[in-house]
Amino acid sequence: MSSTPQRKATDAGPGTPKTARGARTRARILKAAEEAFGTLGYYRAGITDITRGAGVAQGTFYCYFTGKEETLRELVRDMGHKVRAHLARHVDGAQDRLDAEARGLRAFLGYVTENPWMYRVLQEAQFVDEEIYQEYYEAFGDAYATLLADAVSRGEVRPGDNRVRAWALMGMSHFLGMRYGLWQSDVSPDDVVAAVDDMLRLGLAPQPRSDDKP
Amino acid sequence: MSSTPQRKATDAGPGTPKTARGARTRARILKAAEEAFGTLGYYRAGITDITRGAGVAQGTFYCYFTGKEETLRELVRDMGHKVRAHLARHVDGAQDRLDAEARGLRAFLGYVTENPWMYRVLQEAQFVDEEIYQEYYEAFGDAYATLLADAVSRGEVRPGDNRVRAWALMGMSHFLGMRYGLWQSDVSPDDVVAAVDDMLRLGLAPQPRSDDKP
DNA sequence: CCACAATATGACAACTGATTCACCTTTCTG
DNA sequence: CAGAAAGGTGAATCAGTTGTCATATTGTGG
Repeated sequence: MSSTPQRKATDAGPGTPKTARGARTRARILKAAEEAFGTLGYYRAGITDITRGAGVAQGTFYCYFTGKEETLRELVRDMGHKVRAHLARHVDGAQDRLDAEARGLRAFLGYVTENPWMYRVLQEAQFVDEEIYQEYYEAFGDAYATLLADAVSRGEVRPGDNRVRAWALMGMSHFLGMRYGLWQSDVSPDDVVAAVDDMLRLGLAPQPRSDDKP
Repeated sequence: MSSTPQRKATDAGPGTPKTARGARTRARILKAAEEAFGTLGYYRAGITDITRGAGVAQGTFYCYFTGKEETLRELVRDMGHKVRAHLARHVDGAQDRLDAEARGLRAFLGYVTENPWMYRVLQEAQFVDEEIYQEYYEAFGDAYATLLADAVSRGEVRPGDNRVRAWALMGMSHFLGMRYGLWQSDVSPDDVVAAVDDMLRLGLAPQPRSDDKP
C-alpha cells in the first residue's frame, strides 16, 4: 500500500519550456488533456488520446509532464483560478451578500453549461489525487466563509457558523450545477436561482418570525 | 467511441448462486469489493484485491460476476437502499419537515462517518457508469421533492420549487458529509446540524420579515 | 456411500496502456 | 553558415490486468 511517495506541490514537470514554441505545445497538450479527461474520463483516456488531440507524438508528452497525474493536477489548479475569476467578474456589482449569492449561483450555472468538462475533470481528481481536490474546496470554502463574515459585520446576514454555511452553499451550487447545468435543463437557470434565493433569504419555515421568545 | 454496448438493468451475472454456500461466497466477494473500491479506488483496485479480500481464487469472482463494473453497479444499488433505510429510521418521529431535515442531516453525517467507503464508491460510480449514478440521485430527489410538497400542503414549509430545493438540500448534505463526516471533525455533527437548521428555518437575511410589500 | 451438480481453483494467454530512449528536426546565436 | 540547444518523434519495452479453462473439491439426494 504505497500511497503517494514522490510529488512536491510545485513540480513543474521534467522540462519547463524555454521558448514560446515550447510553451505553446505544452498548452496544446494541456488543453487536449482537458478534453480527453472530460469526454473519456481520466482512466479511460490514454496518453495517446491526449497526444493525438494535441497533434504531437507520444514522446512529446513526456517532454513537459512526468505523467498523467501531473497533468490532472495542473488542470485542477487552472480551473480553480478560472472559476474564481469568472465568479468574481459576475458578482462584482452586487448590492449585498444575498444578491451576490444569487449572482454567483447564476454565474456558476452558466459556467458549468459552457465548460462541461471542467466539472468532470475536477470531480475525478478526487480519486486520482484527493489532496488537490481537498485543497481546491478548502481554499474556496475559506474565502467563502470570510465573505460571509464580512457580510455579517455589515449587517447583511444574520450571525452563524459561516464555515459550515460556506460548505452548505458550495454543496448546493455543486449539485444544482450538475443537475440543472449539466444533466437536464428542464428548469431555467434563472428559475433555479430564484428558488434558491428565496430559500436563502427567508428560509423554508412559513411563520413570519415575530415570536422571538417572550 | 463505443459507450456501453451491452448491459441490462437487471443482469445478475453469469451464475446466480443456487445454494446457500454460493450465496455466501457471492456476498463475501461483494463486501470485499466494497472495501477494495473504497480504499484503493475503483480503477486502482484489481480483481485480485477483491478476491484476496474475500479469501477466494480469482476464478471464483467470475462465477458470480461478469466483471468489475457489474460489481460496482450492484454496490450502488445496495447503498441506495441502505442509506434510505437508515435515514427513514432516524427521521421517523419528526415533528414536522424542518425537524425531519435536521434529523435527516444528523443521521446522514453519522452514516458517513460509520461507512466511509460508501461515499467513495458511490461517487466513483459517476465515472464508471454515469447512468446508475444519475438514477440514484434522481430517485432520491424525486422522493425528497414529494416530501417537501407534502410539507407545503401541511403548511410546514412555504411554497416554492420543491424539486430545486431537493437538489439544493442533497448538495448540502453531500458536501457537509464529505467535509465534516469524512475529512475533518473540527465541528461536531450537532453543531453542523444546528447551523444548517437555523439557515433552513430562517434564511440568512437579518430583517424580521414583516414588510411583505404593502 | 456413490454419483453428479454446484463451487472453487490458480496458472496462464492475451491484451492494454504507460513510459523510455536513441535519433531526427527546427530554431536561434555568434 | 556552423554548431548547439531546444523541441519533437514513435517504435520498442515493460508492468500490470483481465478473463479463461481444464481441473479439483465439496456436499447432497438417492
